[in-house]
Amino acid sequence: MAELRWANEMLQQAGLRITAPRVTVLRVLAERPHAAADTIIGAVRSDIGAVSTQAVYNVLQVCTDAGIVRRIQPAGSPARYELRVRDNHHHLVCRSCGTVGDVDCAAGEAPCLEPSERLGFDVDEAEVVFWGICPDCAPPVREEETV
Amino acid sequence: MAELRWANEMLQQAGLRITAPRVTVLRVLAERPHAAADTIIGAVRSDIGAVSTQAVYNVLQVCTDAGIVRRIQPAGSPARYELRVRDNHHHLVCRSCGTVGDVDCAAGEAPCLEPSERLGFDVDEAEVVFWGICPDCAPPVREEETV
DNA sequence: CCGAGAAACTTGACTGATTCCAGAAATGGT
DNA sequence: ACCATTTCTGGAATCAGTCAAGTTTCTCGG
Repeated sequence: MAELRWANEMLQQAGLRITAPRVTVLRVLAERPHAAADTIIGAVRSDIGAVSTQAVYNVLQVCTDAGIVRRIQPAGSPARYELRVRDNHHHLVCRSCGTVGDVDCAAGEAPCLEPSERLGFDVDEAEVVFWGICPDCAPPVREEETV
Repeated sequence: MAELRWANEMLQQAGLRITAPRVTVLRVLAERPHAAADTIIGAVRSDIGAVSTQAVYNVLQVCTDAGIVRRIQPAGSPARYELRVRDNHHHLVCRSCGTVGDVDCAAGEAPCLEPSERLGFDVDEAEVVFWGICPDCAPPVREEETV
């Protein structure tokens, strides 16, 4: 079970207490990147039994604040969470089903882009969301018809 | 009043019926770009009297669908609406007060950026949000909570 | 080993933003 | 002006998430 201890270490290094809900949330996120709170709650419950909804929201909140979890909120979908947090990568979101995919940031460090005008803002991050249709939602075209 | 008729024309060209709520919502948006539904409802009411909340939401919905209004939904803030819709420009959002500013897209046509990997998605838009602190919320000023 | 204080969890009410619904009113083509 | 269609009204309902109060659990000094 030593290989399952990474979650404990993540929490420890972030200065957070190690508790069953926390460890489980992190493990769930490792398995299902971009899961919504809803999904996470379900997975945590089927993993360790009863856990309050609030507890999971608390865990997500403290982990996000501690910088070990990243929250993404694509328009029209509930918040999603992921563990990839160091690299400032971006996301592909399906307009039809909401599926989220990761794309590496082409430009390296944050903010990876510069606004053309700054309007006096002190910009620290450029968040990029690529909108499109995922392979599963693609219109049913026959393979022969490759226009 | 001929110069106030642009709203009617916009609706007409979009194939939408001309009604007081619609015309007023468009005028409000012209004056206050990036307004939230809340703000729009207030402004419409002080303009033409009683209008149901639902009516405004309907107007925003049909206009967005018709492509004459654009909806933006920065994380942690209610949806905002704007009339700039042809050019695919981007936004600056203040982490503190939520103020939104426009920035022209440096790269021209949509999608102005290309994801480094496509994962099979058919990408049609790259949405960029620059996060930062606006001049009004900049540090040197004393922290007078207005959240 | 014990107890105090802090941190985390549970429960349940509550909020804000938005949508759904059914009926009444307004719009625009003939 | 008439009528079918579209839009607006009012109110209930939903969804995602937050708040607050009370209880349990952990951690650490004595």
